[in-house]
Amino acid sequence: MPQLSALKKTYRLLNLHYGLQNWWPAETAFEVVVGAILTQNTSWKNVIRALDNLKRERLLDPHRLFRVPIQRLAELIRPSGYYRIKAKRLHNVLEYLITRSNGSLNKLAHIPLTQLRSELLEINGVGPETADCIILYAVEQPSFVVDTYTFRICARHGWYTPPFNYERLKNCFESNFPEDVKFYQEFHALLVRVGHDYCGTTPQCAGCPLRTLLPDSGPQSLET
DNA sequence: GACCAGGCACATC
DNA sequence: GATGTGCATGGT
Repeated sequence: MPQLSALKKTYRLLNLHYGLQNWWPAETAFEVVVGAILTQNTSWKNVIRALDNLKRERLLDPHRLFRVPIQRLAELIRPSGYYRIKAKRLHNVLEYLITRSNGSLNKLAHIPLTQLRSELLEINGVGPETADCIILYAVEQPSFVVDTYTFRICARHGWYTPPFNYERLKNCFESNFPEDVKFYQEFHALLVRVGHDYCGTTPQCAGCPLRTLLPDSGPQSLET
């Protein structure tokens, strides 16, 4: 199974190069949820500015944040970009969280994983990546997160043939490793790290810890 | 000033 | 079901 060894090597090389990531950087599970919405197509630095505004106003609490008018919410999260649409999306998530579990992320862990994911995907503004971020980092259940970097890295190494399909790529990872929350978190964080450092729209392969995995005899698909 | 950043929904064909 | 477009700030 070449796909298994490629992914295992990837994890080993990244872990060796970067070490333990302990991502996601948040003080509470709820902060993870807010960050997951704010980081949509946005650099993390801008997300921090928006989160700082919410912290300063002591609003990083589901019930308190839900009571904030959407227009005010938009002003507070403005530095993260797309602020009007993100304010609505955040409000939608808050409404779900409060009606479903009275604002408790711990309680969401008792919902079967596939059902929880379906419910999150029904929320307007929550797509597959945001749903998986919430499940993996806030609810701490094993749902692998695929993002732009994951796709770019896999496509560039010839492990995955475009076009991009989220569920297909997610399945490549989940079917090759045991369900393990901590491992999923670390692997995803490492892929983001190396993607950020070396796999932008113009890739910088020099110095990349994964450069030894570049195909020299044609692409090898991750899918069987 | 141009380009980019850890998406998503919606319109159109 | 594939493809295009709007959403918007801040860094390089």
